[in-house]
Amino acid sequence: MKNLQEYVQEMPLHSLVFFSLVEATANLVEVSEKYWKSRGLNGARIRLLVEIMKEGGTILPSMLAKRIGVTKPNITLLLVPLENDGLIRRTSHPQDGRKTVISITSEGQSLLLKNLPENRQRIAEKMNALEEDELKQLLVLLQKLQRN
Amino acid sequence: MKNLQEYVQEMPLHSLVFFSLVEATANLVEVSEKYWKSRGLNGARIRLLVEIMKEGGTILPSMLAKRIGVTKPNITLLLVPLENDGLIRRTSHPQDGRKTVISITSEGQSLLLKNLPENRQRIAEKMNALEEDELKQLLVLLQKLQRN
DNA sequence: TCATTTTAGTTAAGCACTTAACTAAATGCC
DNA sequence: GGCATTTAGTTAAGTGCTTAACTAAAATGA
Repeated sequence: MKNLQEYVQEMPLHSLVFFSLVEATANLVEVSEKYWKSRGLNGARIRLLVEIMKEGGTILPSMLAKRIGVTKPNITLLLVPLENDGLIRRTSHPQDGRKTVISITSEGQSLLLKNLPENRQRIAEKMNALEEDELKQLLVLLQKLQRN
Repeated sequence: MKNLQEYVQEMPLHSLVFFSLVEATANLVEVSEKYWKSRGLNGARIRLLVEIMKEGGTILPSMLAKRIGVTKPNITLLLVPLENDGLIRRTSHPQDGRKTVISITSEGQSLLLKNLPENRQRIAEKMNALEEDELKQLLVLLQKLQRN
């Protein structure tokens, strides 16, 4: 290594890819979060609703934690305001007293119906520098990157 | 739209790319953050040191905020422990009394020299599912995505 | 020239997450 | 059958960021 300043300025390919990933992702996430925020909503809570919906409308908190990739305490904290807003419902599990069954309400469902398409549209617009075949290439490369 | 459950399950290409980006980036960031944490360090503080070094060893906090992409108050909060650990030094600007000149100390520089190469190595290893030409393709696509 | 606006940085309050510690219920095992 | 262990969820404390409000210094402009 010649000197530290040159070392930090001349990044190797892996690092360039790393920082590009971080930056591109941050920009897209910002678009999405701003959309939800502008509607008094919150990306993390929406992901919970989507995940409940994917499961068919009911799910356990611990499963949500795995799917979303956050900790169990955080799931509790996310569910509280969702329940207060009437978007989900908690019922205790009939067989297993430790479990709580989370179900999405019809209000939760209509919130998704009303907002998800536009949110997807905003994200898609932010990606419009890439053609469809480039998006497909990118997806393949990202999925290959994940195999590790 | 047929029904909400199918809608959330069948994601369009843009959304697939979006979520792949988020996931892949999160995994790589986790590797990097764990590395710093295992050494009692912190990715955000390291980024500050690197950015000071890129500038040649001295920089203003407001410039740091722009480069790193965080708010000014956060820069203050990041600089405090760096100064307490003797990794940076604050001096008031000789001409402009509002400004504070941040300079990296020799301790700060040796910390980077000692740890940056291994950190880069860990990140590179996490990417080893991709060949060099694939990394180059990915970089090109990410840079094109950013043009927006 | 001196009052107003802008700029630089810090302090305060709040939000979204984490880890650690806890409660309660179910399971396992002799 | 009853004690120890595991599992599910919540509560508490702490971290790292944000926005809003503040202080002080410099620049602007009638």
